[in-house]
Amino acid sequence: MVARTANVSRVAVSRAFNPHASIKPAKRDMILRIAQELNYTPDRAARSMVTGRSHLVGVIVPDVCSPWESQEIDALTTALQAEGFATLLFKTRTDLSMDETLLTYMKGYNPDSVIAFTENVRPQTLARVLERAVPIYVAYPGDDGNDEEAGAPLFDRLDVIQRTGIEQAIALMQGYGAKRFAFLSGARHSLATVEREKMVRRVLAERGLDPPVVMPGDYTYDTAYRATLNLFRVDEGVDAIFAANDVGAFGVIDALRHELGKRVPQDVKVVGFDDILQSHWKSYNLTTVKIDLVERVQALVRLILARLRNPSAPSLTETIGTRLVVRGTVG
Amino acid sequence: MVARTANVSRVAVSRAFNPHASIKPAKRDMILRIAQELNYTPDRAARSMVTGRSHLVGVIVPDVCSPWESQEIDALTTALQAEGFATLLFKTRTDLSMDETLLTYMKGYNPDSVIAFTENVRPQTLARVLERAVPIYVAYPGDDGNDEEAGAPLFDRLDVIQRTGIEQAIALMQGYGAKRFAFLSGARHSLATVEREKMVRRVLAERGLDPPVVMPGDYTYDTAYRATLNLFRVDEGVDAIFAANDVGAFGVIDALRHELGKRVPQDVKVVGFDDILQSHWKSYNLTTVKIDLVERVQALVRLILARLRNPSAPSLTETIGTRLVVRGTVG
DNA sequence: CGCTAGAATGAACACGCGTTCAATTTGCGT
DNA sequence: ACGCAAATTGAACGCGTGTTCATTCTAGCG
Repeated sequence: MVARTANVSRVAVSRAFNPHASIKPAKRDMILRIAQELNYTPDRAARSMVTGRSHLVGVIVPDVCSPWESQEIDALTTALQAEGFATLLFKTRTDLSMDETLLTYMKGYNPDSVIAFTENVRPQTLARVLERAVPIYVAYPGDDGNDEEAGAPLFDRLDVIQRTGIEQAIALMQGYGAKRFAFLSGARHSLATVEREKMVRRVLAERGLDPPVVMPGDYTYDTAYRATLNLFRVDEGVDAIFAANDVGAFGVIDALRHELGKRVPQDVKVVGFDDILQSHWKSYNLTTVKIDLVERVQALVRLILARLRNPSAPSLTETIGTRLVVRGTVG
Repeated sequence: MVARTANVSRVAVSRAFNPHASIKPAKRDMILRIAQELNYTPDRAARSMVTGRSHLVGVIVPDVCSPWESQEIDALTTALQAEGFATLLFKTRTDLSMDETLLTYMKGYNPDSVIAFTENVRPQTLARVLERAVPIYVAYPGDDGNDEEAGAPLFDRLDVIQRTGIEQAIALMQGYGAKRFAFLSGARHSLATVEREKMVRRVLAERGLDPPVVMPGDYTYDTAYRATLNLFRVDEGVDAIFAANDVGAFGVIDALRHELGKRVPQDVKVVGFDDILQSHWKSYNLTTVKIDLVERVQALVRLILARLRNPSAPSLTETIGTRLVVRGTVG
């Protein structure tokens, strides 16, 4: 290390960079100044070997392009950076098969925590492969996380209460005269879409409406577009479509307007889910169920930090809500 | 290390995981099998200390939410992952002030290379702060990189030939009768927008057309929307708008259609830049100058790998082109 | 001035790995 | 069976840190 050649001992440099260490203030200042002149920074790799903390958070995503995910990554990176962590980004294979290969690969980097935004990896797998890292589970009430077998370990959870926003959306559409509902689903095994469909079904029943026609989707625009064409080829009576995400809602709207000749609030009402930045663009102006991204990400980071601070604490649960943002695609 | 307790010596394990090391095949297989059973993976931090390679590539981005950038990150992460590198993601401050603080912070992680997608950091700064990492410079012909001072070091460059696509776009618009052009700029000091404006100006002149009215933008939808309203409040005669990026073009189109009552191909023609995934959405169906993302990212990765393989090789330059993708916003 | 508690210091160690180098084993030709 | 080169093996070392632990310095009080 160069700082020592310029001045004094070696562990002094270590202490100068660690706030809790005891060192004479004048000495610390001197060392830090010289370190800056020499463009010296403590090596995090070496540091992580002895502290057991890499200050790395692994983030697994199937598709960074998707607006919702990219916005989540953006918020997450900002929040983590503010806490002194760096984001280690990994992509799953496009077929969403979240095999253990990637986890094993990631393990080598020793991330302190891992957030998997792909919803088809069980937290147990995460915990087994990356034993040192802190796994977080993004869940939805009613979903038991598939781990209710006796004695299964519990994980920190982030619960998303979807009911509120869905109720508001259906009430609004019904208020404007909607009678026959369709639901555009998301990726097949996605926890979020399963829960959303279940909830939509329940709320419709409670209000005396028929169960929804289910349109198979995968969160993408193109699939949503085609699913809408298919739907109206068979069934002309649907007058309200609830999409599992905003991008899907865009596909629905464009198919209705530009290919089926339907007017969107008047002939068919459309509601999305997420409230991405694009949803307020005038061409769509989408009414949608909002999940507050900043709130969600802050809760995630809070969970991670708490667990890192006290690895043996009892498992925690954070909860965030949803609410309807009213724009122009309902009435 | 656990693999040794199960069987034999220790450096054998190291060799088992390093393809080039000489070890009896049977022994290697046995060790790898046992390692897998014990869920063992070589520690990259420890490995990087001795090899000097962290297999980390730092990526600096001002805004992950932007479709173009998120798509670039997506492609880059995929390409890097295939080569055994992981993406270390950092966000600059929103004011785009790319201070050295972030670089110093990043230095601690010892990335093997750094790609700064913010266009207001000079490669010299990158090289000075992160001495070990390989800096890459994304440039545009005609731009000299501000480093032509005598004896300045040269960096690996990725040149983007913008002229071809711009010529095609302007020719097409002129062919459909466009006479008065406007140019929606991107972020103020962005190298890309400066070069695009210069080129648009030149091509217009060559074709005997007036210089463009410049609309101040910052790559965002909202600013583009307002800039369009401002433009037509002052000047009703513009019949063709060239936007510095696709998202800006969306803002222009929506302002024209939904607030100014203009029809888009007929009254005003619009062309964008980038060809992001959203550009084929039916509501916009944007004619745009495409930069092939996969091609661009592969060139970047090629530069990084070449430089890493031979740090003292003469500086390299890769070149990629642009071309017009014709859709529905011109004629 | 003398004593003591607390703060500041430095030497030694461990973290998990790749690498060098000398020692040992294997393989092949006679 | 013998010899020699090539392939394989293992002990020791260093990468750059944070952390004991024993030692020295400082300051405060009587």
